[in-house]
Amino acid sequence: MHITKILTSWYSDNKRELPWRNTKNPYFIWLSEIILQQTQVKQGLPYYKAFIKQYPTVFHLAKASEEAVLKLWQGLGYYSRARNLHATAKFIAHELNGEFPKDYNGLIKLKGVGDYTASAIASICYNEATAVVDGNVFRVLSRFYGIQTPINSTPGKKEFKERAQQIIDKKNPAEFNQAIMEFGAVQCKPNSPDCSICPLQLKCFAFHTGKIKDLPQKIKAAKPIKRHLNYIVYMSDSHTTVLEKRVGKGIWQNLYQFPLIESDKELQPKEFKKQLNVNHKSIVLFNENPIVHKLSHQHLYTKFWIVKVTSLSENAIPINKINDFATPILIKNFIDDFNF
DNA sequence: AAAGCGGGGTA
DNA sequence: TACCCAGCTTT
Repeated sequence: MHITKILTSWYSDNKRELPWRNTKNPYFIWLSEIILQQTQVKQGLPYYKAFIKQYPTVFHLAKASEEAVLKLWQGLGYYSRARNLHATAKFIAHELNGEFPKDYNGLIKLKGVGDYTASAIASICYNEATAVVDGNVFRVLSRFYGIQTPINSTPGKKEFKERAQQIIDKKNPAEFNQAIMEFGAVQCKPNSPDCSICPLQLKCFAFHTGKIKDLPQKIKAAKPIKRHLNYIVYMSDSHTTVLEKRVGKGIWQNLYQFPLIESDKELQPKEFKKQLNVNHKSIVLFNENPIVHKLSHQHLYTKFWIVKVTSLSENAIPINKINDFATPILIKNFIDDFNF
C-alpha cells in the first residue's frame, strides 16, 4: 500500500478529538493554526477555547483592543502572533467584509500567515491540494525516505515541500494534511517512536537502517546570549506601582513590565542602589539568587528589587489593577509569588 | 542565508 | 544539557 493511503487510513483510526476538527469555518481554522505555530496541541488548546469564547467571530476580534488580545495571549509566547492576529482580524473585518481569502495565494498575503498556515487553511477549508510542511511532516518524510538535507536549510524546505506535494491526496487534501501531521505528533514522535506498531515500518528508511535518532537533520542553533535584568518594583504608601510598556524592537513587544535596569553582569545591592537615582524609603531584594528565565535565544538572569517610596507620579497604577496588564510570564510569575 | 522571537515539555 | 513544538518576519 502507498504511503498516502496508509496515512489517511491511520488517521481515520487514530485521530484525536480536537475542537477545530469539527469545523471548516476559516476563522476557527485560522485561529487554531496561528495558536499552534511552534506550539504543542496540549499547550495551545486552552488558549483556543478562551479565544473562541471571548471572540466568537472575526468581527469580535477586530473590535477588541490590542491590549486585550495580548492579555488573552499572555503566557503563550511569540507575541508577534497575537499582534498579527489582531491586525489581520481588523483587515478582514474592515477591508474584506469579514470574508477570508479563499485560496493559498490570497491567504499567504495575510500578516502572520506563511507557507504552512496558508496551506493548512486552503486545504482544510477549501480543499485546495497544497501540502503542509510543519515539524511533524519534516520528521515523517525525512525518516521514511531517508532525506538527510537539513530541514532548516533553504534547500531542505524546498525539497520537503516538493516531497509532500508529491504524496498529498489530491482527492482529499484536508484529511491528508491533517493525517501526516497527526501521524508525526502521535506515532512518529521525536523521541522513542514505537516503530513496532508503525504502519509505515515496511518501507521506512530510518527503521531499516537504524537511523531513527539521526533523522531529521537540522543545522544547530547558536548558543543563547546571557542578559541581566533588574526590575524595580515600586510600592507607594497609597498602594500603587509602576508598569511600563515595552516598545521598539526585541522581546515582549507591547507587553508590560516593571521599570528595568539592564546590566552587563549581576548587580549587588550597593551597585543597584548607585544606579537607582530615586528618593526611597527602603530597598529589599526579593530573590537573592537570580531567577533564570530561558528563551530560545536568550537566558535572562533576573532580580526583583522592592523599592518603597512615599508617592509615585500620576500614571502609577493601583496594585489591585496589576493583573489587568499583559506581561511576560516571567513578570506574571513574580507577581503571583510576591503576593503584594 | 541567518537571526530573532516564548514558553512548556521530554530525555 | 539539548532538543522539540500544526512557523513567520526581519535583517
